[in-house]
Amino acid sequence: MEQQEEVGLALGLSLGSGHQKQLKEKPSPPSHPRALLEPTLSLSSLPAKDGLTTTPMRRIAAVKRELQMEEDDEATDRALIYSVASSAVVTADDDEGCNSRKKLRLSKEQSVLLEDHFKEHSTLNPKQKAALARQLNLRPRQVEVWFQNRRARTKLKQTEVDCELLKRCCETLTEENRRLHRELQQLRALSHPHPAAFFMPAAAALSICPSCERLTTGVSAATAATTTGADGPKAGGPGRAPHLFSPFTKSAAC
DNA sequence: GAGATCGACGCTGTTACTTCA
DNA sequence: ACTGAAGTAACAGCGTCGATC
Repeated sequence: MEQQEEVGLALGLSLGSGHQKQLKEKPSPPSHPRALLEPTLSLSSLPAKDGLTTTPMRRIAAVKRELQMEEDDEATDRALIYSVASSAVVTADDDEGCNSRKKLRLSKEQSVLLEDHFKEHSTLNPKQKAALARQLNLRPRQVEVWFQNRRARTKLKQTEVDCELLKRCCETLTEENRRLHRELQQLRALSHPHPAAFFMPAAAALSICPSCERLTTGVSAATAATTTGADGPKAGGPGRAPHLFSPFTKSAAC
């Protein structure tokens, strides 16, 4: 049940994820006083996460964005102090120069609240994000990341469900295919007495019964015809029209 | 009006860290 | 105590969209 809700969310997300959000909320213009800080941002001062090379522009953008969001959140200090909720493990880069990424573990309460919000909306506008961050005593960026990861997990789960469904569908079809092959072989065996039938193209000799939608051959049709007094085998050789199943008459198999 | 640029945002894939069996 | 797997926070890179020039 809960999973079904997630499925719905996931579908809604994949269809509706977008940028309507941007229409509602526009961030403050770059002329914001915070922009004055920009020249002071030296690349070397920006943390190169994971010890990997990071595009300088990206890093600048990330920091700018962070600062901007903190401004929205009226919690500018935290952006630089880099500390988080009292209930969570502090992730601060207190040990300067250490490239290792430290990770907090969200508290149960934080996770529950985030989940609750996610159930309502799988995406957040900047205001919601800021409010939620304030409420959880987290940085807006953390809330953003949590939602991003949560969406990814939802999608992954949905993919797994879909995959399982397709697998079962495939198994069913394979089984049906086997059954049809067996049926075909049986029918071919029945028509074997006529050597010419061996050379008869299957497509011409076989037909689908419209009533039961089963594969059938001229043999059964002929049998039916014989029993009903219609044209018998003598009316035509094997593989010829009188032997073929008539789609408008019920086969003997039915 | 068309095209270029920019900023914001979401998605995907990856990494690093934590927890647990 | 050690280890591998699973879970997940954090991040990089990319694509897209709307706004602006």
